[in-house]
Amino acid sequence: MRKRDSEQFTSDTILPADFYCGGTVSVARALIGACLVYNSKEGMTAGRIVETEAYLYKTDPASHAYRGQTPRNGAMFGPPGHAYIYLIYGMYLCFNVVTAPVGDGQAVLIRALEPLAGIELMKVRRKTDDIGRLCSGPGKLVQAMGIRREQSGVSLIAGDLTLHAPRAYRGATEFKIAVSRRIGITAGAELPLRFCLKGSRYLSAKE
DNA sequence: TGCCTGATTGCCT
DNA sequence: GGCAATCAGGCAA
Repeated sequence: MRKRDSEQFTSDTILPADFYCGGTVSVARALIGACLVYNSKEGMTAGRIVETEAYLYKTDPASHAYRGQTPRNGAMFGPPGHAYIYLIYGMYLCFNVVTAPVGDGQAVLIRALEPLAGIELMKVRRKTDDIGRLCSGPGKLVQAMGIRREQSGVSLIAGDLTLHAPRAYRGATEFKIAVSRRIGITAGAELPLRFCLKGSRYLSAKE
């Protein structure tokens, strides 16, 4: 193995606020390969982002922001680089990153991770030993990372939940990305707003 | 392997 | 009152 898990991610690899201001679709694409890290009380977990979806505002009927700001989606209108977390189907949480100025309401849904660190803890939280099923879906990765609903609105730049710049993958720093339609929606389903790390075995569905 | 269904809760119409 | 950016398990083939 490498260093201790906790030494692999440092404050100088954290993606800066500027990163989230480059346009939602671009950010969704650029987040492929980035690493989500959470230092929880139970321990540290981390995963490489292998699947994202962009959710826009006025032009996008699938977006929670489409009908304006409400108590539920309030965090989606917060500052870029902050978390937007919501309950779906009464039992699962989905984790998003805000990618537009305050009041705009755009975000990127993180749909799948490749587990990198804290895998034993993920197994316990997910109640499975199958690494391919630890983080291969938006509800699953929230469970595996131990992310809680109260974290909606927190900064991902300073805090115990952070996003880090893409690192080398099998010796390469470039990522081949597959683009497709978003999953689990009906309105706006035809738009090519889903991004996957090509060839990854940790996706929520095939490319 | 793949389709189908139940679980479960807050928020919007 | 209905439904939602989901998931696991059951059953058929």
